[in-house]
Amino acid sequence: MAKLTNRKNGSRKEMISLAAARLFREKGFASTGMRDLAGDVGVEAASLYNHIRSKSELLQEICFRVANDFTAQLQDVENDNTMSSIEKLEAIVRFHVTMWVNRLDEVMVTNNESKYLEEPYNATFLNERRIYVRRLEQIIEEGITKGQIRKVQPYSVVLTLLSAVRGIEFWHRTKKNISSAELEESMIIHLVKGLKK
Amino acid sequence: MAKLTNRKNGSRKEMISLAAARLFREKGFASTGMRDLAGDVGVEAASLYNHIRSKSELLQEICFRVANDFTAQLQDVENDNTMSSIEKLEAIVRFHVTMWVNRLDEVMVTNNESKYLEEPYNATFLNERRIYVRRLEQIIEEGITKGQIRKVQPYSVVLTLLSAVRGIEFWHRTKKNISSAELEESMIIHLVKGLKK
DNA sequence: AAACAAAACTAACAGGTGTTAGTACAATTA
DNA sequence: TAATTGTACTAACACCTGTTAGTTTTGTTT
Repeated sequence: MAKLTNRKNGSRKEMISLAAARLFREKGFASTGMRDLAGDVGVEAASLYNHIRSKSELLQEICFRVANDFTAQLQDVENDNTMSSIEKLEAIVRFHVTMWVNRLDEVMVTNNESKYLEEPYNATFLNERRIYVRRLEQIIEEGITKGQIRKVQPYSVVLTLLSAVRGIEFWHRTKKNISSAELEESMIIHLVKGLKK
Repeated sequence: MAKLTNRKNGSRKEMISLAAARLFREKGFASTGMRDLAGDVGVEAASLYNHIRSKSELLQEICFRVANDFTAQLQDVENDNTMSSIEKLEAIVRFHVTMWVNRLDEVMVTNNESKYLEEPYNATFLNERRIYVRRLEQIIEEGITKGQIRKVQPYSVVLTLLSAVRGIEFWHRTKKNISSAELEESMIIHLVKGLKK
């Protein structure tokens, strides 16, 4: 009887997943062929199926891995009673910036390609996202109630925050004459500090 | 001799272009088949080629139509000497919001699918975008010099502004318990007013 | 060395892709 | 009415798609 996942199997599948994330980001999910992916991994297309079940499975794993990481961090922030609402928002935005800086491929695939998830995964994903947005709104509402945050439209602010960090995609593409730390501070000032009452 | 473009031809091609924009946004450029598009228009796939040259041409026309509209508005703002730098930024952000609210399909295709442009169109498009960003940075730099804008990283602010409005995509999808006017005001306050010195 | 499992290979499938050629009909113009 | 033009159609093309079956190679364990 073989171990269900030995070390080699794990790292090989991980390699495939990371290569898939990069290709899905660069060329899009639909335009990425299994032969493209196999070429990047250094193998024939059919060989991939010794490690994965399907192309769709690759997308599912990427999207939900990222979604879970965002949700887990939000949970941590919610549970921390030492932070003000503004500090909570700041921690969340900093986490988003970090994710966009360090895990661009996976995060962009999650943002741009999740529509190609098959049912019921697509519905589940959209629902999780809806809940995530709702929880962010609650942090803002609470901040307004406590007088820590200016009177704003929580929904609008959440949409703006979550989308603004997508600009980091372009920062990645250009010769970076601004460091990721500078970028993060600048975005925090622009997006969060202005909300402080 | 026939007119190069009579009324019927014009409106038919326009119909095709708008249907293409909607499909390209919903399903992505690569996943949209000519048979899908034909079905939406109410025609066989081959018949489309009486009106268009290729699938690529549809994408080109959408992307450059939108890009030109953005560039033209920026030109207008730059030429207006009555506005402060903050007012210029505000006018630009308002225009972006309006475009995202009223022409979602075309704007999203321009943002998300332009990577499928064939050369040399892709290179031209990226270059135009680079120049557009540069011109926005100059408005911010000028504002800082004149003491109208807080000391910020112009590049970071431009990325943030241009990306933040993408949140409007999600506003379109949800049952809108906030009007487009409220959304616009909220975004202006969040993104622009905070930059004022 | 023998046995076994992991992971590579080749070959092939059924269906989908954008596009072209050739043709038919319908409406407008001469 | 005859000619012309725009626009639809059917049929077909060469190629690409994700995936499966069956087989062989590789590497580790007994």
